[in-house]
Amino acid sequence: MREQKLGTHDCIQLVPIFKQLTTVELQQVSAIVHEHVYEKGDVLFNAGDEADQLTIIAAGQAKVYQLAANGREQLLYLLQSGDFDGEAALFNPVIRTSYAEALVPTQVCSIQRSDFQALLAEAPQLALGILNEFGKRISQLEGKATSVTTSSIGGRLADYLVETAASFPAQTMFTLPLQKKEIAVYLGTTPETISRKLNEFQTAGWLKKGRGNQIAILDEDQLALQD
Amino acid sequence: MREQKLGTHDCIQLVPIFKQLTTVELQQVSAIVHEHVYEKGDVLFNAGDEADQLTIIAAGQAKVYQLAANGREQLLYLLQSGDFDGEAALFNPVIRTSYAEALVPTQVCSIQRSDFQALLAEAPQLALGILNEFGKRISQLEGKATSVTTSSIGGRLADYLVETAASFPAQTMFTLPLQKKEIAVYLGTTPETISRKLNEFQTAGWLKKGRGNQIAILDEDQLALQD
DNA sequence: TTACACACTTGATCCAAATCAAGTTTACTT
DNA sequence: AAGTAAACTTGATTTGGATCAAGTGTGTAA
Repeated sequence: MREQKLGTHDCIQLVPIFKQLTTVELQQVSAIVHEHVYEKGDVLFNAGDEADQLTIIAAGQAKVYQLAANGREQLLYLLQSGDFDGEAALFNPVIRTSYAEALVPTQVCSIQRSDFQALLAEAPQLALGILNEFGKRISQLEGKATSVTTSSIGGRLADYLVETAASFPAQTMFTLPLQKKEIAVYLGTTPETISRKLNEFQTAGWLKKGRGNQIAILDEDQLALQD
Repeated sequence: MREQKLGTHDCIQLVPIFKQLTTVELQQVSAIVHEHVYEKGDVLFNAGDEADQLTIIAAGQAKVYQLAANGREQLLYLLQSGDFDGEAALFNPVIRTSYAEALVPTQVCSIQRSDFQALLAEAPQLALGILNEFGKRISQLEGKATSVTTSSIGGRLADYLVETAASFPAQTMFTLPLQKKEIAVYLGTTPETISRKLNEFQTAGWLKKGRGNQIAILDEDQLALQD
């Protein structure tokens, strides 16, 4: 379950780049992890900051926004337990172009670049697993860039719903983790359009809306087919 | 200059992930490079293939397309001398979701995964430079995903023009390296729209169109401001 | 140089989604 | 439980760009 609190070890193992560590390596990494708790609304990091650490969400939720040149902002990720951000910072200093804010009280584990580099010098085989994971992330982002220019809003919303629903039992009602306004920003559209599309999907019998921000996916296959 | 033919050493050094190699390391990498020449229209690799090598363009040009679920295709990159693709394949087997085609006779250098892995085992410090480069690529892609959902077509075209013009002297006429149709696909729009937007920009006095596919940027700052 | 195919342009129309403008619900505060 | 502010929905209108349909260039090959 994504809601529960994670220990340092669990925390590290959830980060894909650390998934394949041996017990010994895991110990080594644990030794350089710091923990910190943020309150709701706290800023984990700001655009313009120099990033010098990897941040792992141990418990809670945080939103990561990217600022576009024209001042508009784009929700990049919704981070939950086990998600992480800033892994690029472990390898070289980068200036952040995004900022993150805690949605609820949130506990994070973090690893400083300097500590990590020292560790890497001692245990170079660590790097291989990380390289693997980076490769995957790149493919994923290429896919996203493609879908944004080739799919309609309806299609992207359908994808988002199916993806989000994946962490809940099939066919059951669940609460969307984001408000309509935020889903809208994430998908590059408006709350009104989200509202209308959800109605269309409900009329088509593909999902059912409940009170609050709850929905149940009834026909995942049809949704996924949405172009 | 991007048009000239590159030797094996030059070729490798142009790949960002190999930029910081020492002379000795460079020798090591050179030893595992293969060369190959493709004719215009030849396919360098196909969607569905299992990628098992890094491909570097030594001379020529190739287009890389991504196929979307609905059958539409999206031009991902235009590769020129020194550009490369498939670096993820060096770390683990991936099934390609894109395909690449030579635009003109094109010479490539390639490195097989197995060879590279063997080398990495011998010289683990190689991995650090690569990790760096991956981090940069990820930021770049995140930026692209953002711009696509937050900017208008006009803005994206303006960005594309400014970026493309950067490799030519300021204010001079140059030939666009892609046809309108291809620029259109790349930006997720249509040739008609590209045509109209270029006219708008010309009327605004920001650029000047010449015969063929030539243009000259007159006011880069205004173009860059386009939302 | 003429012919032909292809790229490009221009105009007319159409459509998905944004925007604008009220309502209505929901959830939070006291 | 009432009051309030925010989130959401619904409707009317507008609009950026796609699509469709002719044209007009442009480069190439005989």
